[in-house]
Amino acid sequence: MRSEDLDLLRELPLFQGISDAGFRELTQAAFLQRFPAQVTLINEGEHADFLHVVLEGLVEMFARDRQRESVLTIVQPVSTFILAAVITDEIYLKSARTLVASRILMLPAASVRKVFAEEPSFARAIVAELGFRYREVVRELKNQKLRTGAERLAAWLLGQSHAAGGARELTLPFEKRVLASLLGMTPENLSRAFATLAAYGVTSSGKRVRLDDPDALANLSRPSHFIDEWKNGD
Amino acid sequence: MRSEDLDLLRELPLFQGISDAGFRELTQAAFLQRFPAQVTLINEGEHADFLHVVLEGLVEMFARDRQRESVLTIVQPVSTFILAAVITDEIYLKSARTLVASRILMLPAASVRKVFAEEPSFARAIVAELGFRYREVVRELKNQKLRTGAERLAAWLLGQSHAAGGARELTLPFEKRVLASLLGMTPENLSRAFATLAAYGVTSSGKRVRLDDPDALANLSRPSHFIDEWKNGD
DNA sequence: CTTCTGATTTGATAATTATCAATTTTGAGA
DNA sequence: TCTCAAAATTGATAATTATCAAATCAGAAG
Repeated sequence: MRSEDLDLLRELPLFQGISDAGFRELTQAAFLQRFPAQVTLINEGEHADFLHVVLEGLVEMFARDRQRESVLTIVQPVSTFILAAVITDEIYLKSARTLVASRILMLPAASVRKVFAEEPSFARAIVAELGFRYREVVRELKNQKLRTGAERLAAWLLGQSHAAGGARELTLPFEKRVLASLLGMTPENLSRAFATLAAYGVTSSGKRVRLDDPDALANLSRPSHFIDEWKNGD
Repeated sequence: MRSEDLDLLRELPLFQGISDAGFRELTQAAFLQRFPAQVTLINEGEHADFLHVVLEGLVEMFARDRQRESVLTIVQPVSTFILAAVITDEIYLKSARTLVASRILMLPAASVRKVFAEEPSFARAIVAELGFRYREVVRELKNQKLRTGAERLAAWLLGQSHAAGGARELTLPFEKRVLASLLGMTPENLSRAFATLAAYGVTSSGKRVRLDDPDALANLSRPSHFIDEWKNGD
């Protein structure tokens, strides 16, 4: 494992407060793997044996129930995923699959729980992380229950634009069918939602999307501090 | 504050590991209030100043976006709510309102954060609680994204039945319009969902519901360990 | 550059869910 | 027990979303 990767890890808020000994404990039995796109890393229902960290690439977390499948979140570098399952020593509630070629660091769950039990600062960092993640899911649940498909798309586009420093031209980081599932709709529906948003200045060709009238979009979806995380700090 | 109430609190997993001093710190500035039904305790967007504990009664957590409103969870005694907002020192993402007359204990957020910073065992208990809650919301998000309305109702009824020791006769603990919103549908729709479930042995009159054919119901909604918390431990 | 598979779009239709309106029912309080 | 406002149901219709099928498009492999 390269020391730059360790540095990346060390810089995450989650790992900043740990002692060097604790950090070594966590990382000594860790291993790094490269995966091509479309590789399943985790199957929901399996016992949580590793805390995963995306160092590079893109991972989708999804769930299935009978025929249906839905993308729940997209994990970008550098961040961990399935911390809650690891720390509660439970099964995974989501499956994970690489969207593009990715470098994934895997920390043994037992080590994570050991350091968690021994180092109060790690426990506190985990609280901060879990608290934040909890709130993320609550926001997403509200997004799903309170907005229509087109509104969710509008809000998502505005969020992407915000993340890109207010850019009016975006490039979708993944396929539209993934976005559709993330937003809780079918690909056909997403296509029509884009058509609907044309009236609000949204034009798209392939993965390139232009937002010519962000105000109109905002008026449609009313981004809210209470739903859209990116609205904070404005 | 009655000492029995303190005992109730002390018995919650969240507070069990704390030192007596820490527990005193938490509870000295706490206060207990009785509220009639339909009183708003929290408005989303407000800063989280108290950790609330339902000692008696029933509280609904809900959120609004423009015209729409949706019930996100129902909090039963004895449990805390909005721990995540308190611990991250943030605004509430949900509003809270009593469904019936309730006794609510309010612990100052500052005390909670102080004891959290000082007592590793409390930090660890909070991790356990947040981890569990996080997983609850993930389950709910999956419930929403992967199931139809009628399926959600079926799964909910089976969950209630399970909680009542497998009883085939249930009494709804709150109004149907609340249940409708919790399940992510309109009251009209819930009414029709009940009609749909008649074919699966569900009969209801008022708040009384009978499940004559739980197997058929289960076949419809396929309760899953990965969505329905109550399926665990079977 | 071409080929070809899979993604996306479009069209037609069905299923699901929401809305609006009108009854009917229920349950709390007089 | 009676009254009455709110809750629940029912009916009619609209909006939203899903499904199926076909056509088009795009991007990776050769």
